[in-house]
Amino acid sequence: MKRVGATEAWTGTADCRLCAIRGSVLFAGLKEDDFERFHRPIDQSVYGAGATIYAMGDPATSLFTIRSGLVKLTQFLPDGTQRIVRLLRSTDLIGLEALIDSEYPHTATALQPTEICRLPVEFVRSLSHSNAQLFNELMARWHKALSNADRWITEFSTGSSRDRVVRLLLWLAEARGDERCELFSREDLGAVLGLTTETASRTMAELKRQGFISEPRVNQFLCDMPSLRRLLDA
Amino acid sequence: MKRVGATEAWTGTADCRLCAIRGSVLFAGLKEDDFERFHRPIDQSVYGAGATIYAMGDPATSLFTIRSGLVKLTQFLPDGTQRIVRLLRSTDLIGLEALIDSEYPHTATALQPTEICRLPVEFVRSLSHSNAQLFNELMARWHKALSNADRWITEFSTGSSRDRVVRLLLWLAEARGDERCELFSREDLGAVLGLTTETASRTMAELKRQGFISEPRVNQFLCDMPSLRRLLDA
DNA sequence: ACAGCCTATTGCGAATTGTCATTTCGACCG
DNA sequence: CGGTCGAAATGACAATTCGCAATAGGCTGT
Repeated sequence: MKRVGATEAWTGTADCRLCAIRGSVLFAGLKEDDFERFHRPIDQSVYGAGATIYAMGDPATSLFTIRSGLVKLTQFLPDGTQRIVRLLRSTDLIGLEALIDSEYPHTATALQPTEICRLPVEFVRSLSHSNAQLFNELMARWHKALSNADRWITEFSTGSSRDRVVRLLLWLAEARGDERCELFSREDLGAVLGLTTETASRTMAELKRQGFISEPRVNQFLCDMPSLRRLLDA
Repeated sequence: MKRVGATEAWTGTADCRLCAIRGSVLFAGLKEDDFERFHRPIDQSVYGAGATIYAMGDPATSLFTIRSGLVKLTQFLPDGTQRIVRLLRSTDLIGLEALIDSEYPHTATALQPTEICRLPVEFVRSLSHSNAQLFNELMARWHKALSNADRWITEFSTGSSRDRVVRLLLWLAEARGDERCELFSREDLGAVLGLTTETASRTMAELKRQGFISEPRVNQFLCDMPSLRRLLDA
């Protein structure tokens, strides 16, 4: 478990009106005078790889927008086994559950250096009552989270280890838009797919040997997308 | 695949104001004059075991409230494998996705005779804009669906076949409030847990032999809850 | 009662995955 | 440059699960 750089640092406050990714963010639909209603500015922070953004059971006080980086949400079973139930990156929203629950149901951990904006739950709640567009945006976020979860079940928790790995690689590459894959440890890979670390490692090594993927830099992979896709049919 | 009784029958229109389960249903928060705004009454239907309520890819025109019975939502992969991603029963809402998507992302099938109310998506959409309580209720429904999906991943898609079966039995019994389990075919059991039909069958048979469960009636099980729970620790 | 049909159960060998230990590799540090 | 540390890869063996086929059991209709 990597601990180096597992840090959090507050990096100032944000003026949402000037946000570089404003167009794709939860507050996309807000207008000038909506922003006027913020009594306090929005906090921004950077988390190092391995840092915990919030832990399962913590009082759920905020939602978070990911500006850059990669975050995992992990859930634990009583017997100690854990499973990564979501992977989130730029423009994604985490902690939606704070709108309903009083405690976070997952642990959120940065997998790469990650920039985040903190949105106090009361901000979002009160704005959503008065602003129909934010309301719709929220609904769309719930929907997206849910269809991702469904995908997690059918694609990442079903079939042979090789199929699962391949589906995840394709998903990561497609989400980026090219054939590259920012990846993480074999341990996390296993926790996403419901496999042991060793099986994850063996499967990746095997795919490398067969030439379906290469690893130009550590934990960055190049995928032969068409061939990988063909693997899933056979 | 059982086809007998795979029927649908319209059974009339409902007056929501007189609904027996109104207190726990999506429209719980509506007031008298909200109901006035319904230009058309709500349709009610009964589906026989095996009947399809909607299919993946169908135009998403309605949400459905389950009055009684049991419904599975199935998702398919390109290669033909399928996975049950949700099990729903009385007072649950299905087809929430219709509020966002133009097509249903799952196939909904009745596992038992099931009574359903059909709520046209436009009804719900327009009411939700004017009624804050309905809005909150919708949000709560999204939340519930999502936390169920998370549970599906960590409890029903992780660990040995025996652990998965036991967790599902406990979940079904706890949801009912006693130690009884209305169950379904071994094939569906496997599709919920990501196991083959044979493995599901073997595991159930083994639990029966060991005395953890008994089957007084077909597909109805009695669970020795404390012992089952103990199995999960070991 | 009997035939027909569907589902559950079981046996068995093959394939996959898990488990534990060891080795290799790469990054970092003194 | 050698030493150290953690992650990845691999070997060996055990346990689990799959896949296919055969059998048993239950329900329906005649």
